[in-house]
Amino acid sequence: MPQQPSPIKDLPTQYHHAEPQRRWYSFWEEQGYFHSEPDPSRRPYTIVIPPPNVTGALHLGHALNNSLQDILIRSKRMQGFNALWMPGTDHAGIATQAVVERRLLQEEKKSRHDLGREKLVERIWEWKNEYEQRILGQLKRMGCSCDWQRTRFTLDPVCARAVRHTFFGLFRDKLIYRGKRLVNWDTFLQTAVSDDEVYHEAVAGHFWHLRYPVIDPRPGEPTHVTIATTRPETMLGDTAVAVHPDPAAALDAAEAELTAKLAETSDKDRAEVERQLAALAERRATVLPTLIGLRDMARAGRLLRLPLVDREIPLVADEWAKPELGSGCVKITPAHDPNDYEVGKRQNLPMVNILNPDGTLNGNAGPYQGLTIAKARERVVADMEGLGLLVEVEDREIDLAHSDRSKTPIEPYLADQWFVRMDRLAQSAMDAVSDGRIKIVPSRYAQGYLDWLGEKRDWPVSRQLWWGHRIPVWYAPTASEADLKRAFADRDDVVWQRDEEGDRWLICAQEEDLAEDALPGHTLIRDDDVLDTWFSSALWPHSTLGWPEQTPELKYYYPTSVLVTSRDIITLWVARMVLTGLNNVGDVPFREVFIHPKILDGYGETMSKSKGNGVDPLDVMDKFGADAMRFALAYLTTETQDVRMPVEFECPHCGKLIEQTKKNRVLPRVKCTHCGQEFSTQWASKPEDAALPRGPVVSERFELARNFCNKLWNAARFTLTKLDAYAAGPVADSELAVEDRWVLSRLATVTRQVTEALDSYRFADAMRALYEFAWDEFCSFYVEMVKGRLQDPVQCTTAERVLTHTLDTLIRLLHPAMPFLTEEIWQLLAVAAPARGLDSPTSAAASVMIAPWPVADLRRCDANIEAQFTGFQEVLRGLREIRSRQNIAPKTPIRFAARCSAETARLLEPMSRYFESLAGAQATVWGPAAAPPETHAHVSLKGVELFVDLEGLIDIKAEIVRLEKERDRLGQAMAVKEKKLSNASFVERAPADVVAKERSSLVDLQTQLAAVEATLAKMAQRA
RNA sequence: GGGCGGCUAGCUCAGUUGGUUAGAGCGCCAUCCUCACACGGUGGAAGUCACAGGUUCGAGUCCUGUGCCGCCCACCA
Repeated sequence: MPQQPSPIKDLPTQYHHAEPQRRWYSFWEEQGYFHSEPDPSRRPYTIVIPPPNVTGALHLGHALNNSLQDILIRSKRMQGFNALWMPGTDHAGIATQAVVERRLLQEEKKSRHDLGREKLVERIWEWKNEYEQRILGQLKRMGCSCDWQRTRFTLDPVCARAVRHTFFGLFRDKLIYRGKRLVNWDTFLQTAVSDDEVYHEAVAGHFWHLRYPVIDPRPGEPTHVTIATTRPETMLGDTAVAVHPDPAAALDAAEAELTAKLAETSDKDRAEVERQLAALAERRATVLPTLIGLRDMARAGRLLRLPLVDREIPLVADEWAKPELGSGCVKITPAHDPNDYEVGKRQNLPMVNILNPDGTLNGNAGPYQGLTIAKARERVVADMEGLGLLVEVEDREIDLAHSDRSKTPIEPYLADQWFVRMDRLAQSAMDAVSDGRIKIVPSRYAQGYLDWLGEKRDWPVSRQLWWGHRIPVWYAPTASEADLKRAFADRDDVVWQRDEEGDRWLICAQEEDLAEDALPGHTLIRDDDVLDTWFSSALWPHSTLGWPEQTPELKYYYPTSVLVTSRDIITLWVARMVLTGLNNVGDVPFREVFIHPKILDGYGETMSKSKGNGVDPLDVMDKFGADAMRFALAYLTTETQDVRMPVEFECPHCGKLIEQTKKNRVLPRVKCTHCGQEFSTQWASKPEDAALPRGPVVSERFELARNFCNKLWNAARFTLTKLDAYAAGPVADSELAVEDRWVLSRLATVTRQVTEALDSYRFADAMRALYEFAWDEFCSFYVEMVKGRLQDPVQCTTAERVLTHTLDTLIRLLHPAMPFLTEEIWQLLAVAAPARGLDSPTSAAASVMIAPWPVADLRRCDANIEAQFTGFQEVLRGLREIRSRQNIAPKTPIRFAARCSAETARLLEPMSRYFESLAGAQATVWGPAAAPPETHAHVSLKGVELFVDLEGLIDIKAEIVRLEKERDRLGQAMAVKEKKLSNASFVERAPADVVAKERSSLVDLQTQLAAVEATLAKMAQRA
């Protein structure tokens, strides 16, 4: 057994989280509770962690993601499943390399080329080792019950083998190919990036209108063609100018569309559409004839002269040119624009690449060679102006593509890349969701998944990086197929394909690298590129289980039970896991996908370190404890998209919270608004700032959960102090007091609610049910009511047993969300009450972690007792209200009469002693005949009129004011009901029970009003 | 341009299939250090449920439209 906490008598009145967290986490690890082995006699429950990037530390989003997974894993483990939570981290190719490269540049003023491939990769491994440890440590501090023995890394040998086999299989099946394509080029990192790694940002720019001369214009023909562009330097790569093949028809189509729109447009927007229609008519008159002329010239094969580089380019007819826009003509730069690229392919145009990988212009740019894009733009514009070919410059806002990683503008760039063919794979992944083999929760996210996959765009998987899985392909530029057959005929782990664009053989090796001299007479050269990070992440659910080996783990744990993630990687990651899983293993990777909310700051902005509004889970855990953090996050996990979390600085001097504003969140030092002292923030760089104590960024949204932890702690502490003479034993129903039956009824309901909520990922519902039961029912009522019996030598035995059992069950239900606190209480309880339970007590498990999940004992659900309690609680509230509004000290006893039906009296009279203990109020009489004392305060409740004897206590004025208010309120309520009941159609059409309910509640209101008026009359006499 | 989510008390959010007088936490006011808990107890004030129509005996809840906030996808010579 681990070191025991303090003796029960010395337990502090506040729960201190730090020490139990350390103590119990190592206890669980030592006991091997986190470890799972395949066991066909038990049902598996498996989750693979979304592997955090080794780029940096975990943020609050990770905390949420992993809290939810641990809640699921821990509850399923308690439910008897063989639960495996597979942990690990992701090498995050481009992100990690970018971080390390940036640091290299800052600290040593070196580029990756100064260091070389091998050295750089070494540096990144060092970084990885450091951050991986940090990340895993954070997960442990959170209490995550991962099977650490199985920890994987996307670049480790097991995962690498899966990557090689996957690539090999796709290559062999012709689902992977190499080709020249226009890609998003990051000129800073000098790699292609996928569309998903690109974001758009509006920047101020210009729209330049340029003229290209027509070669040998015939009479009647224009001498120039006008085009417009936001990127004038790309004209150096132009290989055509396009005009629509049937401009008149295109204008007709545009007009028809606008007319259709006009029909269904509201009056407000009509003017705008009408304006557009007028503009269109104008164009028909002015521009259309020119366009028709140009179209005819294009058909005749007429040429233009591309200025500056003096190249002849054709005028082509292509539908990409929209006659309703600009001049109606468009320049075509196939090598540097995605749309132009398509036009180029359609029209068989040459593709002139004018860029070097570093973003400078190459030899194709003629005199502009060597310039950066920005410089070239200036020069091109100036030179065109010099030639009199610049018509106009407009200011314009441009949505410019940026690389997510380097934050530099993306250039469309023609490069050789590897692609995965998506048609068949994407379809298989779509089918899995459409036919229900995979269920996405909430279901609305399925649409985006299907839409994205439906595009079936090939997946560019090569990256010109050094950190990642290197593509297992070798080139043999001089070899013939006969050479290949000779060398590899007896090897089924080598396959080859013709690379049409490169005019050479591509050789793929399944597992072992090919040596340079593996092909006699030729030197093999390996592809330099590495694979997109998502390629290895896509394999995560099966690679971590040992695929391609048919391991017992793969057979037992796959498909996994659920994937828990956030919505931004549904396409990037979830979809790709599905298609590789189906392709490699032949089955879906998980049965369900749960998409949880995103956490935003108080302004609705995403949290990030670069904004200064990021909350570090470690700071939250330091201040509030891991349990409070986990509970709070789960409590916030509703079905909505986002969760707002106002963020505060915590003053290190006085401990108070200071609201974080957009202003102060970027300051290096902040002055506390409470104590006036200053503290430093993450921006502190100057020594005088850094020397100040650091003020962590936290959020008061965790206070609710922290307070809840404390409440539970104290409820447990109370229970423990009452168990000196505890003896386990069966409890007969006949021994149960009213409050016992009530709390057991509620407990059964809550057990059922929590179990169902967790099963359907309604985390917030589960947490709310637990919070409300624990605080409002168990603590506020049950514990208060049982106090008396605990002091009675006869009644205490049953009371202790029920109290202990209820706490025990509650603790088990709370354990998945609050592992540390519940274990601390569980172990304390083990000392005071080692055997627990009602029907047949058994000795408790060695840890709450492995204790069985409570089963709702529906026999104990008792609607009558719950109704009785509702009445009781109402009377109690009424008595307390009178005490409060009459300003009667809590210790001053009061007496009251309760006028009610005989039936109600039968229910409530037996509870008289609780009115004494909980409200210091003694009942004098119950029933229909109860008469108000001479001087009394009155409160009317549903079915009960309370009269509190106030002889010598009353504050008449206060009472009159209160009663008048009450009279008005009742009057209004009655008016509403009377109106409703006098409405014939309501009485006729509403269900009979609803009408009956309305009638009886009107009677109640009448009774109440009569009593209020009677009291009021009496008061008026005395006033 | 297409799609998704949100708009309920000062703040952050619940509100199940339409059905009594719309709830919680924080904050606020009053009061109490009552022998588990002041990270607590008790009581209180505070809401034309974004707006406009409609369906219905009855709408925070269903339908249509509008506005604002946020997100995603596509496109922008």
